[in-house]
Amino acid sequence: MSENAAYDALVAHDIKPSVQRLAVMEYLSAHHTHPTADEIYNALVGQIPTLSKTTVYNTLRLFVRQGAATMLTIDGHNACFDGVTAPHAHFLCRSCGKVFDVPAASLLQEGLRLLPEGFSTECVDLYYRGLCNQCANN
Amino acid sequence: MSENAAYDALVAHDIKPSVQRLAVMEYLSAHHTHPTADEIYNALVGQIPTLSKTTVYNTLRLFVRQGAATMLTIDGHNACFDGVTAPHAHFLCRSCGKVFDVPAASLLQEGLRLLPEGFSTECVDLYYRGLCNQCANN
DNA sequence: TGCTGATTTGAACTCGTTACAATTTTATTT
DNA sequence: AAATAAAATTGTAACGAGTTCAAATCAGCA
Repeated sequence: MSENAAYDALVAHDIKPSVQRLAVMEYLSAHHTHPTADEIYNALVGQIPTLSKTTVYNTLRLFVRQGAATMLTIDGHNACFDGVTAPHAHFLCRSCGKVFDVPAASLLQEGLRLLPEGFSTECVDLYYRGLCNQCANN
Repeated sequence: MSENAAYDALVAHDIKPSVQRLAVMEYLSAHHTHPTADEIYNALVGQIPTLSKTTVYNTLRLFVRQGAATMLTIDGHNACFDGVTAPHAHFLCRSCGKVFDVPAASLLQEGLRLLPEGFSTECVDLYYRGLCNQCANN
């Protein structure tokens, strides 16, 4: 058993590890802030000076395709990414812009029964938008 | 009582009617296909030759701000719009690209109870992605 | 060491969307 | 009805997230 959770996550999803891919996965594992590709790039370019923004985009696309990460379109302007692939919902605060996790596994499970006959669902996203508890009090 | 549902929808949401705004609202009322701004422009420029794409974008933004329409970020690449403001979910087929309505009013209502204390929600979006019944059978 | 394929890189590019100033239309006042 | 003010529309230019692509680099292996 490896001591590196990020390494394990890559291998578990049939992704050949590399310095860049490990760095991106480690960032997603350590920061549950739903970062954008740009935020990830800016966070990692310090430790990997040759890092290219294209690599970050390619890596994230690969992660999503392999099921190692999730892409959120809650923002509408920037895609952001989540390393937690267990089902849960998200809340976007329109004031501070932060994305929060919301436990909703059972609700998402229920929702699958509402689909018309013959529709096969591959992913479900539940997005809330409004004001978070910090921004609501000011 | 007016005979024009689009006109009524605008007035009901404090939107001053104009030729362009009426045309956009009429299109949304007549076509529940969740069109993009570009699709709406292309559909209307025939009957309003001077129509500007900027006007379509401005109009849709106004509609959303006033609650007369909803913007969907289900695609991640193109925003699309829905003239039906009653709560329901959406299904995006990754093969044909169509967006389908899914009845989920009660589920969305339930979901509001899952939010942490102090969070105030202004809108909830439930997005399914997968294969529609047409595309699944081929 | 040399070869082959996968990965990374950066520059150029695409395209949805917005900013902005000018023009046109609509409403209001005299 | 003419003049004035306010609002809406238009087109161009610009922005920026994300992608394409060819060249360079790296990893695995004979």
